[in-house]
Amino acid sequence: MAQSDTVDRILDAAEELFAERGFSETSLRMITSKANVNLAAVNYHFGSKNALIQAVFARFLTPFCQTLETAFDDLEASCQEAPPSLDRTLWALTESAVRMPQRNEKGISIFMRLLGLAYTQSQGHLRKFLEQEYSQTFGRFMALLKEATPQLSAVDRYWRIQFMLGATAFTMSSSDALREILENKLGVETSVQEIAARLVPFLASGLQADVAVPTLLSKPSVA
Amino acid sequence: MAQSDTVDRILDAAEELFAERGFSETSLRMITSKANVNLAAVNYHFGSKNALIQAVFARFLTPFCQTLETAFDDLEASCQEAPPSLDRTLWALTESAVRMPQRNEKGISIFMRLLGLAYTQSQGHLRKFLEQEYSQTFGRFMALLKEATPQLSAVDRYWRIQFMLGATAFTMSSSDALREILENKLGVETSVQEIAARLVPFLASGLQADVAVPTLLSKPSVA
DNA sequence: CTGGGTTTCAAACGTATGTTTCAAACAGAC
DNA sequence: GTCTGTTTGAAACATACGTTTGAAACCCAG
Repeated sequence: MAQSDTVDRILDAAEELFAERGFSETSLRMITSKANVNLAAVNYHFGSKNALIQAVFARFLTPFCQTLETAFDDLEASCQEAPPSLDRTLWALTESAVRMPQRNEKGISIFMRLLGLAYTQSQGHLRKFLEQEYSQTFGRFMALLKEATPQLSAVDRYWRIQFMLGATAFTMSSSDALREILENKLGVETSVQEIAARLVPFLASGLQADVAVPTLLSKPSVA
Repeated sequence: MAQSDTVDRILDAAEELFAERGFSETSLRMITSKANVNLAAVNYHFGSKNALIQAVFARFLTPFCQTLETAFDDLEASCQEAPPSLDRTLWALTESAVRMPQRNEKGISIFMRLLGLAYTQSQGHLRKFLEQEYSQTFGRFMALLKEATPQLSAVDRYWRIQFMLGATAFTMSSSDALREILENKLGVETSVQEIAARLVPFLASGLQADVAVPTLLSKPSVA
């Protein structure tokens, strides 16, 4: 009980605080006092704050990537020869995220927000860690997107994938706040699954939009 | 020369460092040594680090919002009665950003990255400051979007605007890193203007996508 | 029991941060 | 030139951080 309990409590507290406040803005003392463990426990069990950050990501990203690989296997098996459609590829991703076993009701929200932070905050060690641990699954997803959008140039596809990641990470990372605003303003309640259901057609449509005309900086003509 | 020189040098250095590293990761000592001014000058001229952050934003956001208001005036004047189209509304925004007088070649890039950081990093004081200073212009933009997409329900529009904000803020906040990755991978260089030119059709297409079918959580049928 | 490896704990360490202090340098008006 | 308010400068302040230490507490095989 002893060891695993302390380690998990640290990971739980760190995960939530990182998602709320970012990495640099979260001190080890905040984490350990929220987790009700001694300050030295982090360095004892993880070695350093950076190693703790990586451990937080590994705990949810490793099972997620396994789920995702399975979903991609099913996807490719279900449509022999022909490449999977864009819609079905995106759905495989969102379903894998939504269906992940959650530690609490905030699970999916924290999950998304952490992914967004990994991109946004320029933590060199984190980027290196994620790249060497999970680049395979990410590359597979990119390859599926490539097959599903053969009409796009590599550069167009690259940027549009970044736009998709941005819309997803940003929305999901603050989905609690956004849901609350919407309920206050329009009296409508929305589940994370419904947000995902609204997000997918938005992303698919954006990814497949006609590419812009080459006059990149001129206003569209008035008429 | 004395006062204004010191103030501007601090603002220049702070702007660049904030854009590169974020707010918490940039110390006053980094700023003052880059600006070649005494450490105490920041607190003397601005009062605090938070006030400096707000001053950095005010310096570029105030003229930008004036430019934007003018662009919206022109837009509404050029199409009497009928509401401006979505494309033209989005272009008015991006053009105002791109056409801003730049202090150097990195100007627009820094501008975008700072806006992204304002969203991403949870600086309570900044959000409050931006809201009470610039909410009017922002609200006008939202109203234009509403008129340009009458076919959307209020709820659909609400979420899709969040998706647009997310894609924009996220991409812009890490645009330098993304550009670098793309150059290493495909050997292509991209200007911020080109990113914006790619982003607009993506956003417009996503915002106008058909709304999803009500079977929100079921996989699309295989056939 | 007892002994040895593991885990916890309070305390301290060294460093970096934002901020303050107060004397010196400077500016322009008289 | 002298005085007054403003700006700079070097130094120190208090605080918070990540990390380390060494002794106590704990656990469990022998």
